[in-house]
Order: sequence, then C-alpha cells, then structure tokens
Amino acid sequence: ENIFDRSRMAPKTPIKNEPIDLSKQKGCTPERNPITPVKIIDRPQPDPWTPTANLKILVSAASPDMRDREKKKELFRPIENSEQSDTPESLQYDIVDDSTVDEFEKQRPSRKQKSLGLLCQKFLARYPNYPLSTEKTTISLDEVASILGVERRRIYDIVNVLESLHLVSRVAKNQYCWHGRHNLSQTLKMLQEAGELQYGELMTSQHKEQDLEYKFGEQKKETIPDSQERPLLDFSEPDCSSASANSRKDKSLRIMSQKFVMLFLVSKTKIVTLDIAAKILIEETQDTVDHSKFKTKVRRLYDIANVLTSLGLIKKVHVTEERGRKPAFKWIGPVEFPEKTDELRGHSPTSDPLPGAQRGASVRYQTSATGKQRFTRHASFNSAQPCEATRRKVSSEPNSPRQEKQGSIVNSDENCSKMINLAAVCRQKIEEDTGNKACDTETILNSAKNSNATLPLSLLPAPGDSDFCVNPLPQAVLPVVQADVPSFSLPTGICSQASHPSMPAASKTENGKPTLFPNQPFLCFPSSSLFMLCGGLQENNLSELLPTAGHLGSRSAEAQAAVPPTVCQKRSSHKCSSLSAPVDEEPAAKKQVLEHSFLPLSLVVPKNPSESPKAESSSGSGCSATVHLETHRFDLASPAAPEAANKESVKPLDCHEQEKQPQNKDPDEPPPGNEHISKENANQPFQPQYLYVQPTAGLSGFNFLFSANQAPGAISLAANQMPSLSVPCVMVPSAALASFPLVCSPSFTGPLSPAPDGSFSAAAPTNFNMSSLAPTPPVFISTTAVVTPKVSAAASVDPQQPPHPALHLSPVLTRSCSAVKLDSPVCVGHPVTLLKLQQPSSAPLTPKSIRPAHHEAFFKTPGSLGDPVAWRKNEGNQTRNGSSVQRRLEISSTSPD
DNA sequence: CACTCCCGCCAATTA
DNA sequence: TAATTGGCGGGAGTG
Repeated sequence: ENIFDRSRMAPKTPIKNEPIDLSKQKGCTPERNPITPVKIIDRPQPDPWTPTANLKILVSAASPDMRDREKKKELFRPIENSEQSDTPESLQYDIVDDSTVDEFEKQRPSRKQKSLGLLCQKFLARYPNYPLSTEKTTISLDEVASILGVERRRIYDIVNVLESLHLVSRVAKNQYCWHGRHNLSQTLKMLQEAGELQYGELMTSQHKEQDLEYKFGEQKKETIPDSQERPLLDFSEPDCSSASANSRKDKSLRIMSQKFVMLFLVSKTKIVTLDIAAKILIEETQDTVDHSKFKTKVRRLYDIANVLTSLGLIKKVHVTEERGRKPAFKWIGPVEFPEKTDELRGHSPTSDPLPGAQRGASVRYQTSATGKQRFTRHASFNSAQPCEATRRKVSSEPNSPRQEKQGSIVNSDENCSKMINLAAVCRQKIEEDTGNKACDTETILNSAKNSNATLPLSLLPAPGDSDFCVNPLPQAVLPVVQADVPSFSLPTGICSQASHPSMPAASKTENGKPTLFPNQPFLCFPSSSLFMLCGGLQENNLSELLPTAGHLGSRSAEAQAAVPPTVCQKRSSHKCSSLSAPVDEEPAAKKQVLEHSFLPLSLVVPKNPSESPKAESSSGSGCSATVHLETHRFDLASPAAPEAANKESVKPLDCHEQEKQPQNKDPDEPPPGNEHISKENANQPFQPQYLYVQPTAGLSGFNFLFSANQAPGAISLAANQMPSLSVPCVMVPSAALASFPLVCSPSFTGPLSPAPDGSFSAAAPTNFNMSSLAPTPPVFISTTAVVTPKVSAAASVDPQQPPHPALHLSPVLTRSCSAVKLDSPVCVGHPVTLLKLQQPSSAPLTPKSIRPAHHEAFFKTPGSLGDPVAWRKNEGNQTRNGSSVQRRLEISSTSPD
C-alpha cells in the first residue's frame, strides 16, 4: 500500500520501481519484450498497477538479491513517505504531481520520465530560486531521494552540479543547504574569469576544435594548479592537498561541471560540443584519449548538461560540421554578470570581484584540509547571501557598512536594493523614444547578452546578492516597465521560487512586440509587508536607470547618491499618507486601497533626471515637503499625471517601487533600503505602478500589489492614502502558502478609464505560472488594464476580505487600454492562475477576462536565467525550448480552473 | 546504428 | 567498520 500511495503522491516512485523491475527482468528473465516498457504493462498483467508488482514478483523470485533490495527500499520508503505526507510540502508536491503525472500515470515510466533533467527540475522546483536570506533551507538527501522517488545516487548527481554553481552547499553528511540563485551570477562571473584565464584564448578561436582541445587540456592542467582562481572554481581546492585531492575530487562531477560551464562562458559562440568538452575535460591524458575514457566523460557531461539544462543555463543544440551533426550545448544563461551587483553598480568598493574570488575560495569549503567541505561557515551565512557573507569573512575588509547592514538587517535592505534594481530594470523606457529604447536595450542586453541566443534572458538583475532578483525584461525596448519579481518567500520558510524563468519565454515569443513587456513589471516583495509602489517612470533615461538600478541593488546609499537627489528618501509610512495624489480617475479607489494597506510605504521615487521638467517640477512642487522623495513622486505623478496621461498614453511604464517593510523589520532599514528607481517618461512624471499593500490582519497574509501605472494620476495618495491606482495585480501568498513568488506585471494602459464595473480592469489577464513541480508555485499576475476607480475600490476591499482576495482581482477590462497607446501599456492580460492559493479566490484571476488582443506577452521573465520554474512543469527539456510563453499560456489557461 | 544517459556496482571517503 | 559519496561503465531506450 505504501508503495501504491506513494506512487500517487510522487509520480516518480512508481516509475522508479517499475524501471527497476524491468531491468531486473531483463537480466533475470528474458521474457517477452525486453524492449518497450510499455509493453509490459500491456501484456500479461491486467492489473492496472499491478503490472509492476507482478514483475517484481517475478524478479524477486528470480533473484534473491533483488528481492532483498526491494525490501530494503520499501521499508525505507514508507517511512519517508509518511513523513512527507505530513509535511505541507509533500502536499504541494503531490498536487503538482498529480496534474502532471496523471497523464502518464503509472504507465511505465519511460526513460525520459526518469531522466536526470526531469529529476533535476523536480528537485529545483522544491526550492525557491531566490530564497530569503533569512531562511535557510536544508536539503536532506534521503528525504529528497525518497520524495522524488529515486535513489540517492541520482540526487548526488544533481547536487554535485548545483554545488559547483553554489546553488547549494554541503552542510553535513546527508545535508545540503540550499542557497538558490542569489549568487549564481557571481559564481558564473568567477567561472568566467577563471575560464578566461585557463582557456580564454582557446575559446576565442573556436575553430579548431582539436587544437583547442588540445590546448585546453594542456592549459588546464597547468593553469589550474597555478591559478588562484582555481580554488574558486573548484570548490575542492585541490591545491592544498593536491595529491590527495587529485584522486577523487579532481574528477569530480563538480569540477567537471565548473569546467564545463567555464567553457561556455569563455566561448564566444556560447556553444560547446560535447566531444570537445569531453576532450578538454579529459585533461591530463589528453594524449591517449582512450575511447572508453572519452565515452565515460561524455556520459558525465550528459549528466551535467542535464542539470544545467534544468537550470536553464544551457540548451541542447546540434552543430553540424563537416563530419556531421554533433551534439552540443548552447549557453543560454546570462552571459555577463553585470547584473549582479557589481557590474552594474559599478560596483562598490566593497564588492569587488576579487572578494568574490576569495569568497569562492572560502566558500569552497576547506575541503582540502578537512577533506570534506565543511560549511560551518556557510552555515553562518544566510542562504540568501552566502556570497556576501563569505566575502566578509574572507576579506578582512568588511564590506561597506551598508552591505553589512543589509545583510544583517535581513532582507529588507537587500530587498529594497533589489527592488530598486528591479525598478531600474523596469525603467526601460518607453518605446516612444526609440533612441532610448535602443539604449535601454543595450543595457539590458549587456546584462543579459544571451538574449540573442535564445530568449531573452532575463538577466538576473539580481542586484546582488539579495534575495530578490529582478529580471529585466529582455525587451528593454518596451517602454513599459518591467519588474521582476523575485521570489518572495515567506517567513514560513517556504521558499518561493523564482518566477523568472517563465517570463522570458513569453517575451521572446512575442518579440514582435515589445510592447508586451513594457507593461509588465514585476515586483516581488520579499518581506511580507512590503509596500511597493511603482509609478510609470519617465523614460528618459533608461540607460541611466539601469545603472542606477545596479547601484541600488548593491548599495542603496550609493544608489541614492548617484541618483538624483530626489530619489530616495524613503520613509515609511509618512509618505504614504503624504502621497496624495489624485490620480486619474479615481482617487477614491486608491484611497481605499491605501487605507487597507496602510502604507507605510516607502516610496521609491524614481529619480528622474530632471528631464522631464514637468514631472520633476510637478513632483517637487506637488509633493510638498511632507513626503519625502517618494512622496514627491507620487505627488508629482498625480498632478502631472492627468495631463501626462492624456498625452502619453503609454508611458506609464516606469515604475517606482518601493518597499516597505512593515514592522517586520527594523524600521531603520527601510529607509536605506528603499530606493527606487524610477524613470520618467519624458512627459509623464511617474506613475506609480504598483502599490503593495500590506495585508491587514484580515487578509490573512495576503499581500496585494497594485499597479498603478495606468493613469498617470492613477494613484493619488490622498490624505487618506488611498491611492486611486488601478490595481493591476495583487498577489499574496498566504502564510500557509509559504512563499510564493509573486510577480505582477502591471501593464497599464493608458489612462485610466473608469470602469463602471468596479472590477479591475485588466486588460490582460494575469497569469500565474507555476511550476508544476515546484511546490510553491510562483504566481504571476499581470494586469493590464487600468482599474476604474470603482474597481480600485473594490480592490481595496478585497484585501480586507481575506477569504476572497482574488475576487476583486478579477480583471476587468479597462478601457484604459485604448487610452494607452503603446502596445504594451495597455493591455496585458495574462491569465492568472493561482496555485495553491486558497482555492477559490484564485479563480477570479483567471485569464478569462483577458483578451487575446491585448495580451502582451506577459511577462518576460526574467528568468531567462533559468527559470526552471517555469519549466519544471513538464516535460522535458525540450519543451522548454519551445516557446515558454506558449506553455505558460497553456498552463495558465488550464490552471485557472 | 548512434546518441543519450539510466542504473547501480563498488571503491574512495567519511563519520 | 558502517555509511556516505560518487566514479564509472554496461547496456538499455530512443530516434
């Protein structure tokens, strides 16, 4: 029974069993069709689920050993299973599985279903891409293995690769600590640097493979030991104990993985063929590349490639050469790592690459010495920001105080910074300015070069280390702002997952229109109580923005400084109150909203360059001193908004984001943290795009985000603080949910049109993407439309009602769309699917309301990186490539139900 | 048949 | 010494 149950719960289990049986059968009994597993089912055994059982029996009869094994397994599993069942995760997991699994069900698990890539996706789905720094997620190998229904050996394969990229670290026997992708870009950066040293030249000239190979091999050898980087790269640090280390660790999957990644990073084409990689990796004995050795290497590379593919870092391609078509992999991850804080920011003194390196070393566990890594240190750092922690440790020089602050503070600061980054990203300006666009685009690209290759990747803008990452949309072009959402994790410890991944695809698909993106900004709030506002920014300087963003991410302070003074001050609650801006249409609505929220918002005001006189001026004046910058912004926005709105339908894009941390964190933090970036459109001042309201008690933990982009004036903060924003999206994870990553893309449409309905108008439906696999699905919501005032009111209301949060959300079309001109601006509808949310509420979100016409694409996800999340769902790697967007849509469509 | 890559034996490492 | 890790390669599944 256990098995049976298990199978249900975890699809894999059954699968696993079966396969095993099969193999055994083969060995033992030739039996009938050796070939297709499916057949087995068909064959003799009528029993639906029994087929396997029968087989087992046969097998066991045949071989005692097998039997024993099976017994062991069974004994083992049940226990685990029971445990799992208890845990919430298991539930989630199950659910997810069901959806996916049902299809195949027990049919014999085809080989693909058992693939390492798929397994890895499932594995990744269990953890948030950007876990909060506060929460540490520990991974128990046994547990995971049982949950996923695979032998531990397989888990090692995955973990080893993940460890090579610092996504996880070994804490103790059987225990790994999940870090998520916070440091991924840093790690990649390090690898890139190291790779350049080691094989840089070679790669450049990729032509002769062999030669290259050759060289690689040699260089590697030499360089490796020598280069200091090496340690970084390799965790193992063979250097220290070179001798001993060599033995096993050198060959380790971890090192191979790092080297493999390095090859991609160094390669200008970003494409590496397996055989070349294998040759290079064979290193030492390059001379005698025994065939067998080569084969073995290739096998390993496939293992690694599968994991990397699941991470969304590479994808399989075929390179046709004279000889023929050769399997190869293309790097689709971030190419540059500017995004990371350092680069973009120009990196503060504190964070330097160097440190990074050191960090790497440190991170690396002192393996050599002790043998196994110990992560005591790691333990010390938050999972979220391992890097920084490390750095600090490592370098005598502590990072700037700010950073520390962030770190210590928890996430909030970081988050803020991240938010900022996001904002920056978002800034992408408006399409109108073509020029600007271009600029923006470039910048963006810089961050993520990949775009060309595949999708737009979203780079992770992760500002740094922090939890959040925003992914910039690839389509910078769009005027609209985009925000990524970082995953947000609840305190509960659950992790949100990265939502990014999914997004990107969409954007790509829709390349045609950039517009899509613009609309969707995403915001993530790490802390439950964040308040975010986003206003449309002016487009003017995307480029500027970006940089700023970078700054923000890394250090808020600097960022602020850098930015125009206006920007940042944030205060918390006051601002909110201060903000009163009548927004376009209905301030009232906003008000309500605000009320709910409370506002402690910190505003983020974009700093605009003064470019748009209006905006600024307006803002400045408008705001009046009461509020800080943020406030100003709002004010500005509001006053200006109307006008601007009219004119510029679209501009709205920019966002302001603010974060607030409610009480949760220190009050202190918020201020610094918040930064925001805003951009301004030429004309308009900002419009706040999002409002994040903290849930009141009643809400039960839901957080809402409202996007206020639409109308310029959309949001006004009245004394009441009710913004009349249109609320595009709201997402909230319930505590129970744990953390969901939320993403909202507000697209706005232009001006707000009041909607009679009161419902939100969402031009576009919101989408949710969830990874099937992932326990916690990230939610995405994008709203396009503007909300009518009424609506807003409604929205506001919603929050209050915990039970049906979603209800209000139902997207309403907004006329705004029309108003807005830009493609993007307007409508975006994404269907939203809520997973796990409390059921009902989510329903409203469904995309139905959405109109195809508008749909923008949805989000681009930032995820270009890897958003495994998106994919997790299904199928395999291959599918991913397909348009992720489509998939999403599909998913969303389905999910809604 | 070639490409993938699952599976799990069994040795190296750890605890 | 037992348990954990993980290298390795046979050989199965897929196309």
